[in-house]
Amino acid sequence: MDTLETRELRYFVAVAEELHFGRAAERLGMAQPPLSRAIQQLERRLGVSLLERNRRGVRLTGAGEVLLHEGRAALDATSAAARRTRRAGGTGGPRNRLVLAVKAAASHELLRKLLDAYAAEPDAAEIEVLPCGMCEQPELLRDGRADVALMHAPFNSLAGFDSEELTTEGQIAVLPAGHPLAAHPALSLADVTDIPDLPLARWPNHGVYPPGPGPEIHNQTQLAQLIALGRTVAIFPDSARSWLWAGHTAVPLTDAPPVVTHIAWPAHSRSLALAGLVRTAARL
Amino acid sequence: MDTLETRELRYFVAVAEELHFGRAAERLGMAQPPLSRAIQQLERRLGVSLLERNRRGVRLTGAGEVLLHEGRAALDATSAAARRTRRAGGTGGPRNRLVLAVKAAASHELLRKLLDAYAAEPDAAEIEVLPCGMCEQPELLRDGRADVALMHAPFNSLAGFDSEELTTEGQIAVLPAGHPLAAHPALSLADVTDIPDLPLARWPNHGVYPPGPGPEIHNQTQLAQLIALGRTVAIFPDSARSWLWAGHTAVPLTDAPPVVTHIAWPAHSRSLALAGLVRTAARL
DNA sequence: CCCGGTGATACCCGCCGGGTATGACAGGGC
DNA sequence: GCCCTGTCATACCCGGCGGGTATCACCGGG
Repeated sequence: MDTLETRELRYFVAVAEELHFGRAAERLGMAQPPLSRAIQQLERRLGVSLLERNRRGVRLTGAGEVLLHEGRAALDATSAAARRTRRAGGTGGPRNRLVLAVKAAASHELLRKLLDAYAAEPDAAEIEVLPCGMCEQPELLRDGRADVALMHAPFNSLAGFDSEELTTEGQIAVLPAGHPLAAHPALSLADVTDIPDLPLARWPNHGVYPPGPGPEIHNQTQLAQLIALGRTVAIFPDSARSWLWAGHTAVPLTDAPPVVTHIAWPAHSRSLALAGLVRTAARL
Repeated sequence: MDTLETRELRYFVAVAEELHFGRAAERLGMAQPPLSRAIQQLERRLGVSLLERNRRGVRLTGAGEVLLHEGRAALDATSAAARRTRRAGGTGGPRNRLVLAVKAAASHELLRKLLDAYAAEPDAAEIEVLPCGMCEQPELLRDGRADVALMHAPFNSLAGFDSEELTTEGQIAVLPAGHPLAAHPALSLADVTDIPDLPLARWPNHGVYPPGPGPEIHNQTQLAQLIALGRTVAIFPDSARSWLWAGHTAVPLTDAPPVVTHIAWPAHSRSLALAGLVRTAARL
């Protein structure tokens, strides 16, 4: 009587995200009436009203908001259990593949050193590198698609993970080579935000773009192109110098917060292979 | 085809903990055959062998160990979703009860200050204080029985939680008043471990007692009694002075690690009430 | 006033989760 | 060697419930 089934959570999360029973049912590959009934049963069993059915659509109650957040976390944990179990059972041995999530746009120098050093360890596990977007490592770790990640504070929040600090670096402004500001030996943050003819590029934050005049960036190549064309400016960690184009100029930023690269993993992990990788990383 | 039901997780965790289908079935309140079948189906769906059925009992495979850990986490997250949703729906408002887990044996000074200060806040939520054992705050936070906890590093691990540091204090040895060592102005850790006639009391650690000659402690009153009787000695944070008996003497320990009290909460929490409590605590 | 679109209700069906009875198999005691 | 015991697996049956289709109740808009 008190245990939520994952099916119920999946249903509720779908409805809470769509705020529409019909679309949610379609997304779930089922008809609308059983979905309505399932949500009603869920509300009755919890003894709580989750949705406000107004004419014209549906709204979440306070309890509904809570269940949406907590339910997503629970579903992630369940997927993680399935995925990690499958991975562990793959080839028998206790030493198994480890999935490492890294930003596709990040410098590969540190990564190469880490992989090389770890591969030299006596009984190293196989490392699968999973390239991902700018801010999705936390969700990859939570739902089990990855076991460990390289994260960059303060861009990624380390909340909920164990982590070990690896390197710290400053940040640079990447400007079109011909721009007047590119001649300066150093700049401040204030110098590069609000340049009238050079709006700061906007990265998607969990799929949604912050407001502003700058172009919306979808991938690093597109950004590099736009900078080279003199259309925008971007801020990156020092290590981004490794992929600059001929038409780019990097200028150090004096007052930008330092970027700290961490290796991070789910706090409850108990894997030997992971421990070995972390130990290796900490020695770099 | 790829989604684990919580029922399956409950079943597997029961079997993995009991390592015996019959006992697990009894614990689950069901018959043994359907349980066997459910586990077989689970293994088939995951494509992974979870248990080694030898004649005379059952053993976990590597994948089984993984599923036991990850499955427990997923079940905790699911229970947490149910409990927190129920709590949020209780009395309607978005401001709701907040459950604060504190060690029953901890000093109440800090707690009182915190509760008083928070109650004075403009729109404070109702705080329910949940007294718990020495090391169960993490599991209370994980399975949703509590929303926030006072934890004591280095005794509690803060892994997986967000936290804010509150106070730091030294540690004292609590000795029988008449004991020769009680006359010293200060002692070192080495002085109070291995006293021939006064073995150090042993606290249960997640239900299991560390080996040693000292008495096994079940609650604080019992411990106080044993110290007053001259049978044992214990180490506590400074604030424990507030509950000492007449027959006790507290002696500062010069080289014991400092005890840091934190307020900690699940990293993904988004509750306004919680934010207010943390802000209040940080100002103390 | 009717129509379109919403979620809820009514009713039916087939699957699957659970129970009971029994089997297969290996140790241990006599 | 025998049987007895304790283990997990198999065979079979049944009832509940999860899901589908058809339809209703409701309301806002042209």
